[in-house]
Amino acid sequence: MIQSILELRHLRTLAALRDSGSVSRAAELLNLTQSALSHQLRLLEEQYGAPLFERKSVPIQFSPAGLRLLQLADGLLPRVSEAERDIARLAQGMTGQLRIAVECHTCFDWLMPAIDEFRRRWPEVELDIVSGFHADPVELLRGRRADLAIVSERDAAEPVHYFPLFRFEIVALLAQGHPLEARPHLTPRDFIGQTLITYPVPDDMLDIMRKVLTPRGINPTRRTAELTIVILQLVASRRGLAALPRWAVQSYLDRDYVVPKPIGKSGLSGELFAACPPSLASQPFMEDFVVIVRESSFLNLRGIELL
Amino acid sequence: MIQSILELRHLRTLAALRDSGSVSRAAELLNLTQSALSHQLRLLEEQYGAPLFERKSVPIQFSPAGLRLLQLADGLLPRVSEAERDIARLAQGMTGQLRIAVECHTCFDWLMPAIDEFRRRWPEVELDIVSGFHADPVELLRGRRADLAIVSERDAAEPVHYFPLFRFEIVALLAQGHPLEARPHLTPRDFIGQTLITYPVPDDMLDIMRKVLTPRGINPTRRTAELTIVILQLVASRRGLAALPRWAVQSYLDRDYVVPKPIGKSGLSGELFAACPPSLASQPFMEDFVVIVRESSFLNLRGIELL
DNA sequence: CATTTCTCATTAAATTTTTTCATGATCCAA
DNA sequence: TTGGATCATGAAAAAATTTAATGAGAAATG
Repeated sequence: MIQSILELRHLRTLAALRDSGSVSRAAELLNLTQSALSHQLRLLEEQYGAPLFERKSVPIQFSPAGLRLLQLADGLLPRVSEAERDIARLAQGMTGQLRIAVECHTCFDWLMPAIDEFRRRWPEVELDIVSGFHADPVELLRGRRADLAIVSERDAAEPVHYFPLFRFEIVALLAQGHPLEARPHLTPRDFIGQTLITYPVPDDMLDIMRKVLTPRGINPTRRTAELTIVILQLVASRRGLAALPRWAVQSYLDRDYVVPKPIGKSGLSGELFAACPPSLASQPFMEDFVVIVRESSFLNLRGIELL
Repeated sequence: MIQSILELRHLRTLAALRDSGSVSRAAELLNLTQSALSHQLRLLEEQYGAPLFERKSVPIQFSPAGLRLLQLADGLLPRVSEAERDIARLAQGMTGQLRIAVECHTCFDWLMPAIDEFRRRWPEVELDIVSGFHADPVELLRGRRADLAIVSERDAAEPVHYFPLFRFEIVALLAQGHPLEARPHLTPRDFIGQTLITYPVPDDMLDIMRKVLTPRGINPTRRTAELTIVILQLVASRRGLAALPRWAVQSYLDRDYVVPKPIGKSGLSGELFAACPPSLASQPFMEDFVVIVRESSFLNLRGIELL
């Protein structure tokens, strides 16, 4: 007798498949390997004796059977998370606070949608953004003035729990027709004699300085601007170079407003982590926040890689 | 990071737990061991950090968290089966027919509720009951005049697929104050010189004759009646003994209308199977029919044991 | 047009999860 | 208190899921 092998796992896979458009990306979203999903999907298709989707198209196309399961997933999964949140509340009086400290200027791009979703899911949790930018957000955690900090480096010495978020490429940005435009990528030396346009923050909060230029003793002329759009405007007007996350400027690149160049032969990558005091790390709403951030970033930002 | 371990399996367990009232019975309903469920439930309770139900009460009492999950199960499981039936229809033009042949008089007691549920789930399947009682229902299968037969014995020689349904006790029924009433159980010899009241069918369709009396050359005087209630009326009026499934007469026993006695030291048990042509055995609606019969019987008939 | 890259499938192996088996504890009723 | 029923638990077995490694095919790139 054939038992129903369908589990929520499969529905989660189908939903991720649709949201991400391909098996490999869905695997990344689910923290599994592509192979695992491939097996999972094959088993499902065997069980139902019907294909669930068309692999040879981007994004993949679902078959009628696949669509029906997807419809099921959409009906079920939100109710599952809702129930689990209810139970978390039942088990432990779930009315905490979440004060978020942000060190990185551009982070608000992806943080805001995540925060909106979080508010929807955890209405009882008091949510705040610790205003201003902080040189050492982890200090705020230790002093219990924030509950979660978005940081770009782990410090193993700190008594803090780090949730990995994602990795992304930092690209150098040049004006159209800039002398360096022909290069396949920029080397650290290419920055000598250039003006570097950055946010007004200390050097060690800028990956380009901390990881690339400072170690080699290179210290270009600096100019700062608060807003990404202003930095780009300055680059386009040939006032200098900038180095920013690719996802932060993707829409400008699409319009050829400025020209991106990899930094170093294999590119420069930045990482982001959510840091929180160990005592809060296993709070359901804290874990859920991280999940939301990862999901919404993965779906909204092009070219990032989940950690 | 704690991933949600909740799967449909767990919800099915919770629902079975409520429907059956105890962990062991739920295990039987799900074709698992009591131990498996015990582990499963412990893991769930660990995950949520809250008990799901109160074990030391019959039937078990659900905790708020348990109730919340149960509510989820009730919302989800019907939609899952519905979706799976839709997919079965999509995959294979799912408009078959199901003609049921029944050899056993009392079977209609449990068959009717199951058939009602089946009609609800598979409206396209044409459902019929092959009228009258048939000495050899498997013959009807072979001649393609029926698609499914309820039988009480497997015949390995037949080219037929048997789905086991359940096992039950056949008890002898005596009038109040009958000379044999004091006995803890009846032996085959006790039937010598008695009148045996049965349905009007051949001996080898009566378990009491086929398994107990005929092998020992005992052949009591016979009297027949079509209806269970008539048989019981005759027993109560001291016209003889009967031997019937306990579940078929439970309500009369509850009212002390007649007195039940085990047949033989360890009781006489009967079994029921659903037989169908091998070609139909893996049709989704056929499998589902068997599932429905097993579930509804288990929940409605007291003292049966699923096979 | 060759080459590289990306994506998915497939096999075998590793790992994890689930289930069973065997047994013990507890409770209830006779 | 004994027997019967129910549930818990630890260890072993079985099953499932997942990963690793690799190959095949399509699409993109030069």
